[in-house]
Amino acid sequence: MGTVSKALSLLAYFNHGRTGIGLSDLTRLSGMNKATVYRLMSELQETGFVEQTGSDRSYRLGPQLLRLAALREAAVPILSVSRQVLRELSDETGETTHLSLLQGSQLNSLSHAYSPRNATRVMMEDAKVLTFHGTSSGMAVLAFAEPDFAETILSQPLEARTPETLTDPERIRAQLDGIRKSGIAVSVGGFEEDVHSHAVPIFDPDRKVIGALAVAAPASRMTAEQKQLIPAALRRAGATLTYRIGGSAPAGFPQDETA
Amino acid sequence: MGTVSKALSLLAYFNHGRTGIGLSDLTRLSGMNKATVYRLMSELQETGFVEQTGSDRSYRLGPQLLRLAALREAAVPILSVSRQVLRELSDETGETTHLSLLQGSQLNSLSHAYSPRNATRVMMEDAKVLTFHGTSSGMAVLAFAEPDFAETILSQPLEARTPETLTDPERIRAQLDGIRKSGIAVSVGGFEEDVHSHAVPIFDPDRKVIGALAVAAPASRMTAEQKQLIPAALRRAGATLTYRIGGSAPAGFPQDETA
DNA sequence: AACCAAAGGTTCGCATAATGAACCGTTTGA
DNA sequence: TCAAACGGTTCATTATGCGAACCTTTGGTT
Repeated sequence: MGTVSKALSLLAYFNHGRTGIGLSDLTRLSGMNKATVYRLMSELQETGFVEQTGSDRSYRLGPQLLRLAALREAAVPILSVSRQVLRELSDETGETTHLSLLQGSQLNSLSHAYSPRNATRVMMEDAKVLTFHGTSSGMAVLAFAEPDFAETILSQPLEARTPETLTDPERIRAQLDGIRKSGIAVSVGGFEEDVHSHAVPIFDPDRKVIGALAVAAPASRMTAEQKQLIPAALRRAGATLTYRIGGSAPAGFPQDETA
Repeated sequence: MGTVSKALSLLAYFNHGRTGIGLSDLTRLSGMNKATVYRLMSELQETGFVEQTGSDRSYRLGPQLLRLAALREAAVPILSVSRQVLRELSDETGETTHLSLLQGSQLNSLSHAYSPRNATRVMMEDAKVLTFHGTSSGMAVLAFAEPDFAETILSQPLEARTPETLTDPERIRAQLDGIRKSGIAVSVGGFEEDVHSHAVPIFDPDRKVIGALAVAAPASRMTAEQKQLIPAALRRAGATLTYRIGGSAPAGFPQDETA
């Protein structure tokens, strides 16, 4: 691993639960030498990718990221485009909707919308890591990713987040086959208990899957009517989003024209 | 300059006008060796900071930035907090408002809001670089930054973007004194012609200036009434924003209680 | 107030990892 | 049809990053 990768890998230790990390903690987390971590962080600081807080001297992610993310959005406006799609889909279904994108071999939630219709909602946080197994978004992505990629993911140990999480690779493969046929993934309580969610894959101009659009509802609200309405609305919204970002579904992606 | 800084400095060549850059262009722009640029970009690509488009093989900013920016926002929610403040300020003034943040020694526009009240508006783009001289935001920041910082900026050649741009360091220093007294900066056509803008500084918990909040209006709409209303509303909004992000104005910052 | 432990930060000889001139194979367009 | 420009690769040279050990500061305990 080159020096640059090493430095950037340090940024991966930041998350919602740990927004500030001191030098020693970062040394322990990364397993690198303290002097190395110090030098790398100093360089990241010079370039504004991290900053040190005035109070203690712990590091946190820096403002330069905001600028670069805004430029990324200007070049590839997935998030800005998705916001409208998410809002409309939330309005239509009365439930929480979210978009997750594939980044390397990791799936991250990146944008979401709530519906004001119901007092109880599934809550979402942006920049959270989603597992592939056990989330409808993850399954939707896996089903349409390169077969090698799916196999790599399934060959790793699969943790059960809830008693409902499916962890047997063989049964997951069977589900993926079903998703490839239907074009939509369903998960009941596989990531958070009592959450029933649907997801469809999103494709880029090269017809590669880049993420998933999902609707998450409290299981108690999934009436027969909602079980009809949500998948139909979600398919339409997914097709719209893929289209708006200039993408296209791969040959063989099920076109559900019954909706 | 270390390898990490070198790699990250390559990202600085991306901007609104140039969202995709090929290997050879990047080599020319950076003045580095082609093999070096190639290796650095390969590492940035591995970590998702850039990606290569399928069509030509040019690089563009990568999706990892979205994730990290979202985490930065989770830690320091300046943008999300500002959005509400910007919207309210736009509603109140009927004009375009924007927030810019200091990143290193560069001031960048990062968030904005329009008012639907008028058909003609000052248009804004996020992630644009603002000059310090000639923009009200830049002057507001300079006036309350460390004196060394202001002097460093003023000692560099100051480009005149319009005939109205003030480029004489001595006259700029005089203006800065005035801004320190009044707590608000005004610029008429210094960055874009026919744009009249006001700006106030925003402070962090260490009472350091981190950026500026601004209202930009077509010069033709700046009636005597607006010249009263806008500064008053802007001062209130600036104080609110500084407060909401946990910041405080430094001792001696003019508290305009006449509003 | 004396002590200790753990924090952030620094030093310096050594060896690894970055460098760049020159070199491929492809693509493009004159 | 051919040359120029592209992305990508090689390999000897050496600059650069590395880590054990060492400071200095900080905050809590006795």
